[in-house]
Order: sequence, then structure tokens, then C-alpha cells
Amino acid sequence: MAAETKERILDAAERLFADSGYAATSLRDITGEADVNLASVNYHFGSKDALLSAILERRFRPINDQRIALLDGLESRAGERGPALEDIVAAFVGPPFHSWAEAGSGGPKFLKLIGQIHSQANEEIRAAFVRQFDRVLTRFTAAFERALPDLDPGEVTTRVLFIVGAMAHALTWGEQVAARAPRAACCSDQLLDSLVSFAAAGMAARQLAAVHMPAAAEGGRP
Amino acid sequence: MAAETKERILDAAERLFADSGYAATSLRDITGEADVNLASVNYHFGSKDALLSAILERRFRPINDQRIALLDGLESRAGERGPALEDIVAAFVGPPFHSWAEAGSGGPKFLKLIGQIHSQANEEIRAAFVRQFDRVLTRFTAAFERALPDLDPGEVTTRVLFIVGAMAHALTWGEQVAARAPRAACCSDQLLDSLVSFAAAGMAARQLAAVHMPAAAEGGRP
DNA sequence: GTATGATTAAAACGAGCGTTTGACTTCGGA
DNA sequence: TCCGAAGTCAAACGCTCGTTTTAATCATAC
Repeated sequence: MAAETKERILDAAERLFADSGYAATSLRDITGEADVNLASVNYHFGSKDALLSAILERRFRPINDQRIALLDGLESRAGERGPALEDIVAAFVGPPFHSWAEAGSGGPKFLKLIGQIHSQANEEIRAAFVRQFDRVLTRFTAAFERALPDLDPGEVTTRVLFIVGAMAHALTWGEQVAARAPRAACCSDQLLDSLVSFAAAGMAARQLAAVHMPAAAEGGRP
Repeated sequence: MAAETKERILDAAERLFADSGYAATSLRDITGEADVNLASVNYHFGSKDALLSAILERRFRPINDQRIALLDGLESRAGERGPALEDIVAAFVGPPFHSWAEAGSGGPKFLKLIGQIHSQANEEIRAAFVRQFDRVLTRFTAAFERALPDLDPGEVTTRVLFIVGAMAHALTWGEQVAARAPRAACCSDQLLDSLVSFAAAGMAARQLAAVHMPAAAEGGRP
């Protein structure tokens, strides 16, 4: 019964945290939804904070591991010039989409948690999360810099920030927008394809092209 | 003294909500920071929810008004073909950056509130906010569709979603990333320029073969 | 069967929450 | 001078929170 209770708590808490926020979700909400006793949260996890940590660990470590593994594969397969831009983008934004798509019923909108971590969780949890994501960010930023040698390194960092934002927003609201707009990206595969195209083109945009430009910035290489 | 107290509450609450989240910020935190009496929040605003509404109204209405005004200006100045893609993007993402840059000391990270609205505020507040933003989204989506006639309309909607995410993320975390990365976009003007380039290029990206689209969408780019 | 350790259950704890109350202060106009 | 409206203030209300405690239950090994 132990493992079952723990998992039920994790599932319910993840869903409720994502929907209503960490601070706004009470342990009584969670244990009510999971149909377990109130005290079992503190018994199995120690505290509400530790429960959030466990949720983040469960979801984001596999995603970040997969990102690194995909990039490793790309780089070992690619030659001297490194992997193609679109492949790097896909390795970065793909894994959360696949987790998002596969974890069945109810749909875990766990990416909503990203925003919450930064605005609600205590400093310790936030630091642990950022540290884990940092190793991913460092690897991918380096790969992008190699694929875009004409771009200022600082500009690469900035554009990765944009990609992260577009990705998180898409994972959080993609479903709703798709439901409202008649022909918007309807399933997660299509949404992912759109995001990869968008992000790769944005990454490859010419720098300092602020004032004038017909829509010609896209092409992969100058 | 009345107006002064109201403003002090609004300023303190905006800062604290953005930093710590709506649910995690108590009225005692706010009144302590603002150096006013606890009861004055309910006296001037009626409730904590209404206080959040007032904050959103104060910040986002001018921004949305300015967006619409800028787009009006662009469209009246442009000819039959409509405004250029980059100008539309700039009209959309510029106003929040300018508010962000100008509202002086402490820096109002109020864009953090966007995420919080959706995950924490009650249904009524959320609906009011979404409704206000909807009029902006509708206008700009139409403008983008005109500027990108070869793009599937649903794809335009999806890509606007990406832009919103990149923008919100940049406004929330741009400062921190800039502080860490040696040569990342350091000031808000530079960050805005980068975002406009990125978003315009992403918008103009060639569309992948869509499942349900006629082949006409393939002709894409000049 | 019974002892043992792990888990669940029910109840309570103190703290902090949003909100309300009623008295006090301030101050321009009759 | 006095009045009443507007604003401020300290105190308290009822409630929910995360956490803790204590007892009951269960599975397993002896």
C-alpha cells in the first residue's frame, strides 16, 4: 500500500499544483483528491515543500536526461560542423512535449509548474531546480553557438531564453488555444513541429535587423 | 492622504505579488511594506481579489491601449498590403517593454503576474483579464494573417502563442539572464530588439507540410 | 498466537489568514 | 464652533493552514 499511496499523492499534488498553484493548494485538497489520509503526506514526504521537490524530481529529471542524451547522440553522429540547428532545437523542446503527450489521462500540465517554482517555491527548491536545468542550458547554448558562429554569444543566450518562454507557454496553453482557434495546431505533435520551425527560424534570424526587413530572415544559413 | 495610501498599497502589492505570488502574499505583508494600516486594503479596495484586479487594470490597460493605437497607426499609414511584419511584432511586444523600462525604482516585474493570473486568481478575475487581452490578440492575429498570406491561419494563432510566451518569459527573466551571461542583451532596448528580430523571423518561418492544408501553403516564401 | 515495524486513521495544535468592527483622528464647509 | 464625511487605527472574529501526536490497523517473522 505504501508505494500506491505515495504515487497517488504525487499524481494528485502535481495536478492540483499545476492548476491552482502551490500556495493556493492545501494538503487537504491533495489528500482529498488522492483519497488518502491527511497525515500521510508528512509521513511519506516530510513536508509540503518536500512534496513539491519530489514532484519536480520525478518529472523534470527524465526530461533533462533525455535532452542531454539526444544532444549527445546528435553530436556524436554529426561531423566537424556539429548538428543542424533544427535538430538541436528539437532535442531541446521535444522531450517535455513527449512527456506531455504520453502521460495519459487528465493530461499533466506539469509545465505550468515551471512558472510557479520561480514565483512561489522557497529559495531552496528554486535553487535545486535551477541548478538541474542549468546543466541542460549550458550544453545547449554551446551547441547553438557552434551552429550559429556568426551570432554574438550573448545573443544566443538571449534567444534561448525566448525559446524557453515559447516552449513553456505553448505547453501550458497550447491545448486551450487549439480548442478555441479552429485550425491551430491541434495535437501535440503538430504543436511541436510548429515550435521547432518557429524557434529554429528565430534562432537563425539576422542580428541587428531591427528596422527594415521583408520576411526573409528565416533561411538556415547566410 | 487617500490617494497616497491607495497608491502605496498598489505599488507594494504589485511588487510582492510578482515576487512571491498572489496566494503566498498576505495582506499583512502588503500593508507592512506599504507602511499603512491593515484595514486600509479592505477600506479602499474591498477585498484582496479586488486589489489584484486594480493592479491588473492599472498596468495592463494602458499597455493594451497602446498596442491597439500603434497598430491603428501602422495600418492607417500602410497601403493596401498592410504593415510590415516587423512593425506589427514591434507594436505587439514593445509596449510592455517600455512600461517595464520606464517605471523606475525597483523595477516592476509585473509581467510575472501574467502567469499568476492564470494559475492563482479566481475565475472572475481571470476572465476579466483574458477578455481584455483577447481584443488585442484578435486585432494582431488578423494583422499577422494579412502580412503572412501564405501561412495557415491556425499556424498564425499558434505562432502568436509562441511570441506571447517568449515575451512574458523575457520580461520576467531577462534581467537575471543578462546579469549572468556576459554579453547577453543587457538593457531593455537591446532585449526588445532581439525579441523583435527573433519573433519576426519565427513568424516568417516556412511552414512544414500541414496535414490538412492545400498545397498552396507550401509556396511559402519568396 | 504474538511481537514487531510499517502504514493509516482521527483528532488536535498553534499560527496565520482575510475580513470586520467600532472608536479615534482629520479637516473643509456651514 | 460644530458637524459629518473620509480616513486611519488597534483589536478581534471565524476559519483554514501545515504539522504533530496518539492510537488503531496491517503484514510478516518467530
